Parts: sequence; C-alpha cells; structure tokens
Amino acid sequence: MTRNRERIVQAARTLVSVGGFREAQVAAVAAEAGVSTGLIYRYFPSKTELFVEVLTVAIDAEIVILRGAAAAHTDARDQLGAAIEAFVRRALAGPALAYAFIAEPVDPEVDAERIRGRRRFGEVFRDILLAGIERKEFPAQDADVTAACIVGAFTEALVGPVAPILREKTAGPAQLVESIREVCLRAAGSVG
Amino acid sequence: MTRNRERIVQAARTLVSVGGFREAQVAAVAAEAGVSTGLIYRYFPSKTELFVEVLTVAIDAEIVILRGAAAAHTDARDQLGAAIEAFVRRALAGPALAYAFIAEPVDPEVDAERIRGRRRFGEVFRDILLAGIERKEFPAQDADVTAACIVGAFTEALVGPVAPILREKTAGPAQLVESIREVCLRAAGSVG
Amino acid sequence: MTRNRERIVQAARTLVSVGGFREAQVAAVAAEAGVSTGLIYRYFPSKTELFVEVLTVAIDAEIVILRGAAAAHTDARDQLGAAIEAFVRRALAGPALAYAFIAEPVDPEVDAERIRGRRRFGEVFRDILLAGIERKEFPAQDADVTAACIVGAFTEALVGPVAPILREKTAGPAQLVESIREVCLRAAGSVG
Amino acid sequence: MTRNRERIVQAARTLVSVGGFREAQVAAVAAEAGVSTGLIYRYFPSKTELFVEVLTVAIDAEIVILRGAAAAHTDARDQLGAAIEAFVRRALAGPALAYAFIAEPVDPEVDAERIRGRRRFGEVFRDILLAGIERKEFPAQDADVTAACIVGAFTEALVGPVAPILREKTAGPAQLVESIREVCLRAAGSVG
DNA sequence: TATGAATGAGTGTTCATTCAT
DNA sequence: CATGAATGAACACTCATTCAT
Repeated sequence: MTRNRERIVQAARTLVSVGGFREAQVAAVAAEAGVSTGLIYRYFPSKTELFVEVLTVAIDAEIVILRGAAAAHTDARDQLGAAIEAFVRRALAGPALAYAFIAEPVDPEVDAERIRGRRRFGEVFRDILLAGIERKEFPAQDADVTAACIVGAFTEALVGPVAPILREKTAGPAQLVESIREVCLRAAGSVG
Repeated sequence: MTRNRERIVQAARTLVSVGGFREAQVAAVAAEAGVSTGLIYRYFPSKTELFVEVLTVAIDAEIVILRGAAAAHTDARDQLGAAIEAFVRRALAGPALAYAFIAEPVDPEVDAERIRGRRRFGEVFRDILLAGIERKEFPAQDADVTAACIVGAFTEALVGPVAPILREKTAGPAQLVESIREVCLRAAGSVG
Repeated sequence: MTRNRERIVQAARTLVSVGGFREAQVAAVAAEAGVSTGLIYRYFPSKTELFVEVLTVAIDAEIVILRGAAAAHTDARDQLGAAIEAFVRRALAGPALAYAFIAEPVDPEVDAERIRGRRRFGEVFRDILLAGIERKEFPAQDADVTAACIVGAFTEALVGPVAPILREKTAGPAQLVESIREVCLRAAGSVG
Repeated sequence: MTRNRERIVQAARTLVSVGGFREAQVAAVAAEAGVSTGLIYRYFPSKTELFVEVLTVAIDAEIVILRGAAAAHTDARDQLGAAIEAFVRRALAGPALAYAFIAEPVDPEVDAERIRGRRRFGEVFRDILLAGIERKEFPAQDADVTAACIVGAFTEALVGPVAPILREKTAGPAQLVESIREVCLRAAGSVG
C-alpha cells in the first residue's frame, strides 16, 4: 500500500520536528509509523533518502504556498509582504517545518537538500525583489544578498533560539507576523 | 598543566569549524590536541561539557569584539554598521566560528548553549537599536524582532547555503560586507 | 503448474552459477524466475531445500553424462579418460556447474548435499579404477584415494583459482582438456 | 597489548575451522577471544581484514613448511613427495587449516586471499616440477596444470567431503599419507 | 494457485566513557 | 598527572519467511 509510504514520511517528519534528526532513528520512525523497520527499506533505499524526501516534500509545499501568496498581488511590495506573512503564519502554526531549517542533518546528503531548500526560498524572494527593483519600487541593491538576509531573518525570528522569547513577549502571533514583515520590507528598502 | 586544557578546547574548536560536530569525536579531539582521550575526561566531565565550553569561549570572544567595534562610534547607525561589519569580516576570514552557529549540535545541552549565544548576539544589536530609537535615529519598532532578524540575516548570508554563491558573485569580500551592512541598516530603518 | 517449479530451480541454478550462493537470495530467485517470492514457498519448504534440489539435479545430470561417456569404451583407461574429458569439457563450456562445487553453501544442509555430490563423482571414478585394477590396466592402489584425488584435481584445475590463468595460458580449451586428462591418467598409474 | 591481537586472530581461526565463515560472526570471535566486539576494531578495520589476515597467516606458515620439507632433498621426486607428505600430515593433525581452503568466504576480498593462497601452493609444486622436468626426472608436461591438479588432489582427499570416509577406511593416517603421496607422484609422471 | 507487502531477528560497525597502569 | 587499551550499548541495514488478499 502506498498508504504506508506516506505514513513513514509523516512519521519521520514528526520525529524530526519534535526531537531533531538525533532522535529520528529508523527504528523510531518505524514505531511512530506503526510498521516494521524492514518496511521502511521497501520504500527507501536508505535512511538518508527518506529524510531527503521528507525535506524535499516539506520545502516543495512551502514554496508553492509562498509563490501562491505572492501571486495574489501585483505590487512587489505587497508580494513580498504576502510571501513573508504566509511563511511566518504557517511556521507559527506548528514546529513541523521549523526544525528542519536550522538543523544540521546527520548526513551530508540530507544537508545538501536542506541547503538547496534554503536557496529555493531565497529565489522566491529574489524574483520578487528583482521585479520590484526594475519597477522602482525598491532601490537598487544586490537582490541575492537581500533575499538571503530575508530568509535568514525570518528563519531566525521564527525557529531560531530567540523565537520562544519573541512569541511570549509580542502581543500574540499577529503582532509578531507584522513585526517580521515590517523588518523584511524595510530590509528590501520599501518605505513603509 | 592548564596548558593541556587550552589545547583540548582549541583542538575541539578547530575540528568543529572544519568538519562540524559530526567529525569531532573525542578521540579525534585528543589526537588533534596531542593528548590521550583519557586526559580529556580529567578536564571535562563529558564530551557535552567540552563543547559547551568551546561554544561559550568562542561566543564570548565575538561578543567582546562586537561591542568593541560598536563602542568606537557614537551614532547608533554607525555603531550598528560597525558591529555588523566586524562580525561579517571575521566570519569571512575563516570558517572557525561560522559552522557552530547553524549546526545542530549533537547534544541538546550544546544546542542550548548555541541558542544562548545567538540570543546574546541579538542583545548586542538590540541595545544599539534601542539607543538609536530613543535618539530618533531609527523609527519606532520592536527592537527584539529586528535584532533577531539581523542576526539571522547575516548568519544566513555568511554561513548559510547561499554564502558560497554570494562570495563568488559579489566582487570580493569587501563588496559582500558592504551589501550585508546595507541590508541590515535598512532593516533597522536607517535611511541610507 | 509444475512448470513454475522448474522455472524456480532453473533460476536458482543460474544465480548460483553466476554469483554464488551469496547473491542467490530468495527474492532474486523469484525475480529471475518471474514469479513471486511466496510461490517459491509453495514448492519448497525453505530456501535450503530449494538449493539442495538445485545441487541434486545438477549432479544427477552430470553423473549420467560421466557414466555414459565411460560406457562408450571398454578399456578402463579409455573409460577414465572419456569420463574426465566429458566432465572437463562441460565445465569449460560454462560456469554453471563449476561454482557450486567449491562454494561453501550458506547452509550446512546444502553443504551436506554438495559433499554427497563429490562423493558420487568419486564413485564413478572408483568403479572405473577398480575394474581397471582387476584387469591389470592400472597398478594396485587405493581406488578411493585415487578417485578422490582425481575429483579434486580437475575441480581445482577447472574452477579453482588457477583456472583463469590456465585457460589463458594453454592453447585453447582442447589443450587444457588434454593436459588434465593426462595428469589424471598418470595419477591412476596408466602408462601413457 | 599485542597479546589480544593474537588472541583475536586465533579465535577467528578456531571458529572458521570448526564452523566455517558462517558461524564466525564478529561477536562470536570476540566471545571466543574473551574480548569485547569493539576491541576487534582496534586491531582490524573490518571483519574482512581480520579474516584476510587469518588466511594469510595460515597460508604463509604452510608455504614455509612445504618449501622447507622440499629443501631437505635434492631429487625432484623426493622433494615433491616430501612436500606433499608434509602438507598432508599437518592437515591430518587438525581441522584448523582445512576448512579455509574449500570455503567460499562470505566476502569477495577474503575469497581473493584464499585464491591467492591456492595459487601460491601451486607455485611450490610447479617449481619442483619444472626443475624435475629439466633434469629428466619427470616427463615433459604442463607443470602449471599438474601443480594445480596436485593441489586439488590432496585438498580434496584431505579436507574435501571424502576425507572422513577415507580416514575411517584407510589403516591409520600413515597409510593415507602414503596413498596420497603415491597418487600425486604418479600424476607427476614419476615411476614409482 | 499466486501475489508481494510486511515482518523482525540478526549482523557489522561506531564511539563516548572507564580504569588499570 | 597521564595514558590508551578496553568496553558495550546503540544504530543502520538485510533477508528468509509469512499471510491477507
């Protein structure tokens, strides 16, 4: 059944988001998914491949959402704001995705996928920035650097070590979303 | 001899910066330091404690440098720019510190120290921001959020996945340092 | 269908001759035979039983051929020479049978069958030798020992480690067949 | 201690000779040697390397003995006879060496060493044969083929499946040694 | 009869930690 | 103080066998 494959991926994702790669042993994934360890190897050639897929799937989904949120607007500024807000809102909803982005995966191959994921996130913002710069909505700047900074910024603010404190301090999620959005928009040079 | 203790910490730091926590086994640290594995346990109760100290020492040193760089200026804008530039320049000089900040440490306790380190970095920027806001150099904003974003921003731009590409693309380190500084200053609301 | 049974045995035989017992897993046999793994267990109670049959069938066929080759002659010397030649020629034609005879089977039970096979090969030669000794074609000797030595001799020359070199060196298969035949005939005491 | 290394090799050798490679798991070797499994990896990079050494050491020792036995004589016939006798006597003394020569080791690398061993045994006999042929003690023949056959012959007679029966049947070890020696000498063309 | 998904015990290997010297 | 040999629990992965469909 292809249902088991999904169960395995989901179990792996859950374990990573809760306890990091460190606690996501094959046996634990199997237990979480309610299957035997051997079954995991029917669907994935190795633990590495499983976690590469976990990351890929998670990132793909987020990328789609980001681009979708941006596509609902025409102004680059609104696109940027919407993409950031979409990302932040989702991240605040649960720890599922968060951990994977700051984690140093045990395996270099998984790490490569994580790196690719961050790069792809950056590309979403870079595209928006480039269009905005061309339309004079943003000042001239190195869009790649700004995009990387934006990714780093909300990653840190959301899933980084400061996040728990920020969440407590700021008056509810809406407030935090708004703060992050403003910082990132300013970083892009958009005059608020 | 307390000299051995230093040699061990230095060896551990070297190994982490070169190959990450993954390749920094106790035996490897001992070999790098030129001591026996047993000796490490005379100075540190566990591998975890050793790496907590490695991080603490490294972060302490950076904090001092950051604050020192900022103290050379009076304008908040200049302080912020100097602190960022100091951090970025040092990070570009070598991988020594960089890796430790995005790495997911093997051990939760080490992770806790890493988190504390990032928070302390954030505090440096928060203090500068708060002073600047009070003096109307920066617009009203949540200084904690902005500070976290700044830490995330240059961490990503420096040691994140995009870094290698950025380094190749931008015309030399000086160019990259400048780009990052500008983004962060804009993020703080400083009109360039 | 009994056709499936044959297909399974044939597939197992092919895999063993190509890659040894090591690569002849049940799943691989099933794939090679174009059936499911489960079907194998409908015909054989265990993997062991399957490979015991593989060996038995292969050896039976060879024994028949050996005896047939010998039966075409009346002189013991010619019988011995013909039997050896028949075996050697067949072995040189393909690796099919060869591997199974020096291989240490995974399973003691399969090993027992292999041992039985070699013994039965020895008996073919022992019978020829005994008849030859009685007719004074061969000198008095321990026919069992000589027979075992003959089996060992051509097994080594054919499938042992020296085989590849011998095949390259000697001028074609015909030459090697002749050399082995001569050595074995001399071993039996037949004056060439 | 280098004593442990020897204990490990000896334990591995014992297990192989008693139960074959199949029963010589790392844990079993450790138990037999009275050490922990981890200690084995202090001396050997892998299970494979351990068993390669076990074979190499065993074969080296036998080769020295074979050549030594032959060196005590001047006639090629006597040399050949002495070498065979030496090998056979030792083999009859215990199962230690025996199993390793017919076993198909689990690992290709170990198998390669086994193959090399048999080849080196063959070379001992080939050298003796070549000298004897030159001195007209033996008739013209393919010395490589004869050497391979001799190795195969006594391997089969000694450690092959027929061995147990031969041992029971023949009147004591001395008798069997003599029979094998005679067969091999005849195979070389030496007129007894 | 036939399938092949599912099982889970077993194996080689790593590495933080200890302790006799 | 200092050594480094020794430990052993833990982990990824394999594969013969079973059984619901």
